[in-house]
Amino acid sequence: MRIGEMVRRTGVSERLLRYYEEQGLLAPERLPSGYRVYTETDVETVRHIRILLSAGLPTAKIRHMLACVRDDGPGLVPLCPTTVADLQRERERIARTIRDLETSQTLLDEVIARAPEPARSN
DNA sequence: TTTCTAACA
DNA sequence: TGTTAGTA
Repeated sequence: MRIGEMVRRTGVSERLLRYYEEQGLLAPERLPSGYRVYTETDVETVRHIRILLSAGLPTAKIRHMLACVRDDGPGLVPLCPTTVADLQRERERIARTIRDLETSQTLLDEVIARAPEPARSN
C-alpha cells in the first residue's frame, strides 16, 4: 500500500511516517516513481513505534528494539535477552528524570511560598 | 489525485 | 510536526 492508506490504517500523518523512515524505524520499498510502498508488517511496526514512543523511549533505542519485539495482541513481548535489560535501563533513566523534576517542583514551591500575599493571587 | 523532497514557520 | 511549493 502507499502512504495514503498507511495514514488511514495507522492514524499517523504522512510527515511522521516519512520521519520514522528518516530515523531508520521503517524501510518501505519504492516504486519506480519514488512512491513508498508499505506492507502489513509496516502497519504493525508503526503500532510498536507508537507504544515505545509513548513509553518515553528515544527513536534511536526504538530502532534497535523493534527487531526484538513480538506482538501477542494485548501488548509487546520482549524477545531478545538484551531487550529486557535495555527496558530496565530506560525505566531507570525515566525515574531519574522524575526525581529531578520533583526537586525542581519543590524548589519552586518554596520560592512561591515566600511571596508576599498580594503577589500570590495566581 | 496522490506522492515526493526540502525547507520554513 | 504542520505546512507549503513545484513536480512526476
